Amino acid sequence: MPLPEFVSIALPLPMERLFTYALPQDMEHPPRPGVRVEVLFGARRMIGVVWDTPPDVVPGDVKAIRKVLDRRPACPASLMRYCEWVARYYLASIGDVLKAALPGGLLQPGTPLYARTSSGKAFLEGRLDAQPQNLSARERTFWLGALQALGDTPKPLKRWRKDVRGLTPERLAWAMERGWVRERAAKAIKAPAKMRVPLYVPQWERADLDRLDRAPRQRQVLEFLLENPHCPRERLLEAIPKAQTALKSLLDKGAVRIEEISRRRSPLEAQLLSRKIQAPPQLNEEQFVAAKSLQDAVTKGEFAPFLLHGVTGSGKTEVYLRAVETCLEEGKNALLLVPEIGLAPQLVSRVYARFGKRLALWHSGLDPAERADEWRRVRDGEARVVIGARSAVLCPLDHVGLIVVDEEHDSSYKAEDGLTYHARDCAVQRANLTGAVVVLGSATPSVETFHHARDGRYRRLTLFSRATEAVFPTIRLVDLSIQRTAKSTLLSTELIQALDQRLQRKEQAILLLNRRGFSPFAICRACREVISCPHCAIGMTYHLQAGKLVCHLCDAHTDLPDQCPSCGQKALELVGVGTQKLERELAEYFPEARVARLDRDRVRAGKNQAAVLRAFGRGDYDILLGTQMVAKGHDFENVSLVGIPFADQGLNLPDFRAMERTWQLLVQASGRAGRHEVPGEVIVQSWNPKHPVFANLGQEPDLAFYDLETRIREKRYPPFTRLAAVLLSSKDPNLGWAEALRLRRDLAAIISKRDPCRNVALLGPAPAPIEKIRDRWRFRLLARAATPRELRLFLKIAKDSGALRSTSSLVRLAVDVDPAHML
DNA sequence: AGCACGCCGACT
DNA sequence: GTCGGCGTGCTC
Repeated sequence: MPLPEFVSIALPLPMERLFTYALPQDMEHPPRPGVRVEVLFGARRMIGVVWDTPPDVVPGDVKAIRKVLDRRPACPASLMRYCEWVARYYLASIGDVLKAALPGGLLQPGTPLYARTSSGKAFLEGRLDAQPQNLSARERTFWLGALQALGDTPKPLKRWRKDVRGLTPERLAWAMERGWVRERAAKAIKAPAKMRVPLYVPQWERADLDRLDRAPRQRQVLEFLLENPHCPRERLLEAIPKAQTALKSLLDKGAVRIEEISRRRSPLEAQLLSRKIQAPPQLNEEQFVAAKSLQDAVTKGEFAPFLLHGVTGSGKTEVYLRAVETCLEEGKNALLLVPEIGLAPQLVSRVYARFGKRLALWHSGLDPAERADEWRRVRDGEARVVIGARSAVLCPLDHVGLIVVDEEHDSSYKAEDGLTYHARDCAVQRANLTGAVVVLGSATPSVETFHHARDGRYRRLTLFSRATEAVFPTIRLVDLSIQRTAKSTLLSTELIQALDQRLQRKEQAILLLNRRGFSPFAICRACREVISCPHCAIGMTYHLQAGKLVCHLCDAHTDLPDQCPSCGQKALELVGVGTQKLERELAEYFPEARVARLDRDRVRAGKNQAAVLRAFGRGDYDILLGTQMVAKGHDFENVSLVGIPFADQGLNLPDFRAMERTWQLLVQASGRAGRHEVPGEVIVQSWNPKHPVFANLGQEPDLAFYDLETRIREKRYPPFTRLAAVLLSSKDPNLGWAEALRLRRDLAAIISKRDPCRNVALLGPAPAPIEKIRDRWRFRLLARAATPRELRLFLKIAKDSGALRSTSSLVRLAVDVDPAHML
């Protein structure tokens, strides 16, 4: 078979089409499909992926591939098909999908540097032998300036262009040919970080502990190491205060040895080697049945979607892991998606304990080198199990037999930046394409997933009792509107008493307040104006440590003015409660309590959330207070109280999923209480306790909730209809609105003309609920269809007609298929 | 998306 | 006069 002369290449551009490039004939290894290549695209160098659909027509003007970058495909054939599906479904280009799938850097060519050569310098200095014969005066002047500007240090083209106008590709090519300018090799991709991590390994036995009876701290350290061998330094110092000297003595005695691992070898090892490896827990009856169903399906090796509906504390993880084991035994690989890996260290370490080096970790927290390394291990088949956040659904794992989506209801599965995809939905489709089993697990399944399980599209497996002996916590609803006697505005008498009780009993409590900062509003008592962000249509939140008003959308901050900016009166008042205010209130009521706060501000300030959670788990704190971060999936033995001071929060957002999200948060938070021997109690404070969202709190599973949602959503909202949202934004509100009207007109025309689109409804355009973000005014138009098929057809026709492209470069237009947020 | 071109208005 | 905003068109 003759080698192809031309190939199609997918480039990381928001354009649907592939581009044709020629293969140089002398090429030693002609690039196979899926391999990355470097090409010139217009004036720029780009990295693209050879696609396996050959060009049907070869255009006249074809460039040659400059360099083949891989020997093994960066995008295996099965992943190609899947990328195509993702691109089609979300109206994106293959390039957009590749950008989301490949670790950053793999699609970015290093920027080459341009340097002046000696002959360039000779020309500049006016040496006669360096003067070209037929150079126009104009060109001469240009190059004198350009070479002067380039200077002696090599520069990237962009920097050079800044100083020199009119540096066209032609001129550059001419000068390179002439030998005045040389292109220096691009800076190589950053070498992987090769941090050495010291691990401490106990050399003595438990019996030797007696030899340390006069050194309690050393004894404590050694004891800890016996429990947690291979412990990284940070972990040890964190667990035992002032351990340094004790550790040094132990090292001198030879009781402990240092072992070093390279950080690069696996990001997991440094974090997790110290974890105690526990024997897999026994399955109870329900877990056994669920695991068996999954294992049978995995063995069968066909596409099969499951909902694993397991109440909080029911032991879903163990069921997943059994299925993963079976999958590996079948010779296939498994993909485990978790909402945010930073929030699931317990899960990660458990999986690591089980699968060791066969596991790869995939999430945004890895540094670029680690990322690239893990990516390579997955692509090369070294890793058999991948645990990762949403983008892992696009990882190059081959022979996937099982995909698990843990906490499938979690909204972090929906990507909003760049390619807007939903990893849970993509997981189902990936399983479908590869003939794999997919398990969507949650204590609070999304209304969508539950609906699919109910109508038989997904098989439903249930775990309705807790895995341990633990009983479900009791729930107390406190009506804030009749709480007149309370001294505190945030904490009801009930909650104060309950907290007091836990402190006395040396038990722990979690308080959930899903709002960071001190006060969400700075309001003027005189004119009732709220201080808003100058760039966004939203009030600014007062933050204590900075002493500033901060915009939670764009991070703009200003000092708190002492007069109202609109009426000038000195009547500003801070209203509403954030985590910082709650923290202060707690300090006032319980000065002796050790309180840990966990929210995004804390995490940003360098606090490692995993470390905070570990410390709380160890008992270093009495109360953990924070935003939704504290509600997700943690398992703390000693927590017997969960308090939600403001449960109505978020309930009235203009979003049809507001109630669903609130409910999920309440149930998940409640599920943190009383998971082991100590029975749990949950105190939910509300201004509107009659709201149906609270009706069945404390009953797990709360199936009535889904009936309620069904009644509300039927015929209007997903999952009973399908939506696509078009978001338009512009610095000029009039321009944005005009474009929105244009869009409505064009889409309406399609609906009336094209028969298969007749039942699609358009809603809007309307200003988005948050009208302005970062100085851009936002407008939204919704398209609603009865079925996914109808919606896709409509979107395809609309896309092909060009209606979904903005007609003005000043208006950005983005389509969000199956939008998760309505704001 | 970028990037070049080409067109207009307002400033050293 | 020319700088820079922005519309338009193109990229194998």
